Amino acid sequence: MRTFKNQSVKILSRGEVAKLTGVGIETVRFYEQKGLIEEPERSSSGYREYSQDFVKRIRFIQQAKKLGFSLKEISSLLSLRVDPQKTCKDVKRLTQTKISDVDKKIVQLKKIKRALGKLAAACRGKGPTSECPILEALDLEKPQ
Amino acid sequence: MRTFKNQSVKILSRGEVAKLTGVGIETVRFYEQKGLIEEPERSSSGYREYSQDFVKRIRFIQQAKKLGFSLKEISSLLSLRVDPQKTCKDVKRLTQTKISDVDKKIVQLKKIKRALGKLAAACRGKGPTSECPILEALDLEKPQ
DNA sequence: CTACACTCTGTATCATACTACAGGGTCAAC
DNA sequence: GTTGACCCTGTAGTATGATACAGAGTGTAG
Repeated sequence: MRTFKNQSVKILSRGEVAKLTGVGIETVRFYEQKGLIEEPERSSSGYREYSQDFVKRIRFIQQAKKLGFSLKEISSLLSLRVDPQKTCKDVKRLTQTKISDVDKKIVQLKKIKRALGKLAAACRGKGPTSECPILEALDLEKPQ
Repeated sequence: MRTFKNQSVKILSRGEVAKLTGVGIETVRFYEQKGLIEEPERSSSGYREYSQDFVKRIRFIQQAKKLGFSLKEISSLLSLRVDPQKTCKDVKRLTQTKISDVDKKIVQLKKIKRALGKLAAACRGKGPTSECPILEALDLEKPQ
């Protein structure tokens, strides 16, 4: 344990971070190279020393990836903040755009969910005979 | 126009399908090679002849990709149907799994959306000073 | 009847996001 | 003090999802 800003901080090795986040050990270095996580402190022998914050960040990256965000987009999500280069207004505008992107994804997922629900329900009766029931179910959701 | 099952069907060329769906012309062939769309009919000279169904299917593929589904997963979504190889029960189970996957995505997106909302709201006051406000906002949503 | 846009096949190349070495150093246990 | 599990760097290779190109045929407008 080491202290930082009056809080005790457990130092993690790269292997430990990999294990805690479920990514490969090389992926941690890869994300560092790509600027998705900052360069961690180093021990006297050159070993990387990670805090728990790195774990949070990598978990977020993994989650966002599953939601269809590219590493580039994730990077821009993670760097959303008020800094001297940007006014508060800029940040709000940027954030609003991200919220709208996220909303669009939610809407599409809900459509797919409803289509899947219809597909499951269709099993009860004579069953779907269509070539591609999920597309048909989606079409009913959004005619034309 | 040509008729098929008593319905008039506009035949589309590969280029037209590409234009209508917004994908590259080579991508249409790529999806055919990968089995994501079936092999279309051919004209006497060997030209592919697509129906509007192909357009729907490719639009679905594009949408699902934006939601973080791989082509393999999309393929399995598109092939969800009652066929002689599977019982109705099997289809229901498969579909239920997909619905639960979709639900998880929706939940995660909503968390990110709320975090983004907090970030935008934080601008009003003294503004966020954190290294990574979005992660902090997410943490408040789901402590630990 | 030819110019030009389009299609065909096969294959090669590309971007993204990892994943796997090779060749070396570190460190704790025995 | 050496064994084994870890870490370091640099670089090469892989999987996925396209995207480009070469060399050929097609189709139609003028």
